[in-house]
Amino acid sequence: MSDNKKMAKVKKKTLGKKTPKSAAVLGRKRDPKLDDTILESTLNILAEKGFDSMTMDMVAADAKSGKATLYRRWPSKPELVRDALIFMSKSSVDVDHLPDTGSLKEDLLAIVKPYSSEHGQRKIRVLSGLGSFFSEHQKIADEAMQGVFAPWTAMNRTLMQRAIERGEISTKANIDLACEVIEAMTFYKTNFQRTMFSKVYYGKLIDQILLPAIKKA
Amino acid sequence: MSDNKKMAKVKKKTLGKKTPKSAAVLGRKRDPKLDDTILESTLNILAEKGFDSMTMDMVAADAKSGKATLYRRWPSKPELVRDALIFMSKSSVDVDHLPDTGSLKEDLLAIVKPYSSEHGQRKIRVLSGLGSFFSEHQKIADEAMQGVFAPWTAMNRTLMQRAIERGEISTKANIDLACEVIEAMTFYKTNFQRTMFSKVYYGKLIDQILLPAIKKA
DNA sequence: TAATTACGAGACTTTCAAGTTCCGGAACTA
DNA sequence: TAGTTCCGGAACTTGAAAGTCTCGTAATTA
Repeated sequence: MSDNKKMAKVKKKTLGKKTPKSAAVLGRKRDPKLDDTILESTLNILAEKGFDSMTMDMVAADAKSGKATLYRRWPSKPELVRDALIFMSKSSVDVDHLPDTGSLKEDLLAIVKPYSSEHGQRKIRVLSGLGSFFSEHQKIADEAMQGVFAPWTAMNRTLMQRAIERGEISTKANIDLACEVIEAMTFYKTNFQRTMFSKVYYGKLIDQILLPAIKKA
Repeated sequence: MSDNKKMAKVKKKTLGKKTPKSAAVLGRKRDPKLDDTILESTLNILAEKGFDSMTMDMVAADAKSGKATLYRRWPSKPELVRDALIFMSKSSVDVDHLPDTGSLKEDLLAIVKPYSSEHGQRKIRVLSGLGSFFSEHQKIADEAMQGVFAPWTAMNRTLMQRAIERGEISTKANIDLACEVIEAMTFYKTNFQRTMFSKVYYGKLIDQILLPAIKKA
């Protein structure tokens, strides 16, 4: 009855022990590793089926778990998906390991590496099946995409800033717009054209559009 | 019983009059104007609700028609939506009226004009609610988007080709990639950020990214 | 050992919309 | 006028999935 609603993101917990009598820390504990297992299964099904065709039963089955367990931890399907997406992005961008090759192009490309792995392939498929998630659960989807794109864009911005400082590109370059182009092309390729945002293609974009546009005059 | 399946796109009609006896052209005729009325209603509901939340009942009600009438003319919901999208794009790009101002930027911007009208506003809302249409009915959605973007991109390509011919931009410019950037930014802004792809913003993209990238060396 | 809570499994309830069918009436043709 | 087909309206069938509930069992603590 006093089950948790809205957790996995908020979990305020109201630190004060209300009734330190008995019904506080009794019974079997929740397995914390199960959270990650479920999120992984969510990503598997998402990659395979897309948001609409993914059912909670499938996720539960893949996680060798029960539907009740899912709903004990997340209040609804979109919120589960949101957390799965954020979980996914955490393992593919390492904000502490900024490349620094001295060349903006090399720096930008260096970050994309994870996309070529198997895990990166799944990531593409996951993102391309998210159509109805965006249009039906706009608010929650925004939270999710914030967690997915924001780290990458922040890195790109930093790399460009450095390029300005060492005199590689113009001080008047519109960095924000350039970052937006990268983000847009990724989104467009994966969600609309449903093709890989390959390193080769990304290289062309950098060479033939971005660098000429922001190069030192 | 011998009702039409797959029409509004194919309609082969098998020209030969099978049995010119009697059951050929009998009874009340279909009102051809009803097609357009229904497509208009489809766009209204799409703009208001998005693909998932749009029901065939809503469309029928808006068109002051019956659901049976809809299914007499289209075999399914996605196919109705596809034709509505193609219908929409027909009225906003006039391939026979290519601008020719002598400036690539002015030419590119001139085409966008329709987007600022009321009709253009609805167009934005329609496109931004199409998420699940893309991920759930990929094939039909591709046909639709072909009809929506292709004419515009073809125009852009022509305008850029002319700019090359009159020496405004480099002969080595990657025109296809530049067109793809425009398309991607439109898709990204409307489908992901859900903001207007305004003329002001488009102007910035042209001035600060596209033109510098493809300008004559 | 007894009380309590999480667990997997699955039945169950509820909601909702696509697509079908039927009706009375209108429009068309011979 | 008779036969036919389209029309709007509405009832109906069907299917699917979100979310709830129940149950027998396992883990945890006192």
